[in-house]
Amino acid sequence: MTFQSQGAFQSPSQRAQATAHLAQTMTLLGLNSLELIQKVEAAISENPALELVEGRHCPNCGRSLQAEAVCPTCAYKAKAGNSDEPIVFLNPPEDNYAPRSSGAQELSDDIPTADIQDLPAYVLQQIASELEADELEIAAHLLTSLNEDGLLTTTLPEVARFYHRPVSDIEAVADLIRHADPLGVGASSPQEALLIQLESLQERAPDAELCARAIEEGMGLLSKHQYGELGNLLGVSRLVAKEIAEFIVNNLSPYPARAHWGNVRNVTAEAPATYQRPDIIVREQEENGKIRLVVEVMWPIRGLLRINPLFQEALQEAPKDKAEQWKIDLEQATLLIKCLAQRNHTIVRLMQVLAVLQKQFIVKGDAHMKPITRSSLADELGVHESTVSRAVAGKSVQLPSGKIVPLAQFFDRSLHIRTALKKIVGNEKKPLSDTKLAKQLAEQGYEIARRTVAKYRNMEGILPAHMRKALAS
DNA sequence: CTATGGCACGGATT
DNA sequence: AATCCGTGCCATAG
Repeated sequence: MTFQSQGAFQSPSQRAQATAHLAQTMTLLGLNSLELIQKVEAAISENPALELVEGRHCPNCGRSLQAEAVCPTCAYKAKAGNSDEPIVFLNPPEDNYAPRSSGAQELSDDIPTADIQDLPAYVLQQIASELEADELEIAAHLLTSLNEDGLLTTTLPEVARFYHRPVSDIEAVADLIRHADPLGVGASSPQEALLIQLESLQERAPDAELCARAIEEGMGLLSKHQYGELGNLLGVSRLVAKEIAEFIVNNLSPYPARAHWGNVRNVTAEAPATYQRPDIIVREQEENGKIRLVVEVMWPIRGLLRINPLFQEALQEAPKDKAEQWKIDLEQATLLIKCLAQRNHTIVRLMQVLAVLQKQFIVKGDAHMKPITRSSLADELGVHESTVSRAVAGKSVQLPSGKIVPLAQFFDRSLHIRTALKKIVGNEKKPLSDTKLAKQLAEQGYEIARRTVAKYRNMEGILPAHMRKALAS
């Protein structure tokens, strides 16, 4: 923030603008790409001063790029740099994923689209026998309006109107679909999908009632792993909340299509599905023997967002009654664009440093996680720690392995120990008690209390020693 | 008596 | 200022 240093020189309106800038940058920073898309789309439709045109943003700094010109300030940076340094860039809009329902586009190489297209047929086949001819048509209609996540893109009343039939008829069909495999397809929201899946797992759930409430009321907290808050909301302890959240995350999938067709990888492994699409993608790239990381930060805007020059012209001869409002619009538009640029800049720089620090973790896996704190990263970047907090909050990263994890996990202080713990338990001959586990860990350099071993064990879903014994025999 | 889970405290982190 | 996390102490189960 270059402008705030000479506050004394600013006029009140400039000062007001500066604080507005700050405030908006902060909120934008805290948004993930999905939320940002919504925010920007809303701004475009509400603010006549903004326009979206063909064009690109500089993949490095996010600034507007006219035509095919290369950003003069930072183009060389993207090319140069030694091979140890990761390449970080904003991904070009045309590679970006479509916002929601507009045309199923391939989200990532890991998820085969061919299979997704088969999904409707697969489901229809299961339920066909239970349907009348006219219901079949409805089912087909519903199934073809699924998005790549397996969620419905239309609403039931809409379909009902289309066929001139009562909503309850449509509902009956939808219900069949939702209870077919994969469980929850055709739900109209992630929450609904989760609830349907929960229903069938009731006996296994620690507390079905609480799970349901967590899904209904605490979805946001759930995906952000804010167990404490979730606990408050549900009126239970943090630990119980965590247990609930973990059960949900481990056993249910908010995107039914993907649970089934997509990331089948390690469903049982830690942190399986995050509840968002990745905001950042990290890939590996071979470069004369060395592995170089390529970090792709999602840029939510398709095309170039800029001030509409026509609007600016019109402002000159604006009618008296409109002039004031138009001026405000223009200011806000400029502000938004500036703030967006700053948001990107911050995130790109953040990832640059983070990718270097956690390279081992990214490439080799959980065991090589370094415990980094947000504040240490903050002063490395020269920003306030709350800035880092905001930048990290609510965002998710797709690792080279294809796993999607919350960005916050890069700051997990105990993941490496937990991984070591899992390894010990995995190799143990006889079930070891927590005390013994603590000793083993100490030998590996991880000095933690026996009580803490128990907690980690819990976090990883490892049963206590005596129960493991029962299981072994 | 040993192994664990619950609760709560204090220091660190955000 | 609010929240998270590791730990110690105590109760309970086996």
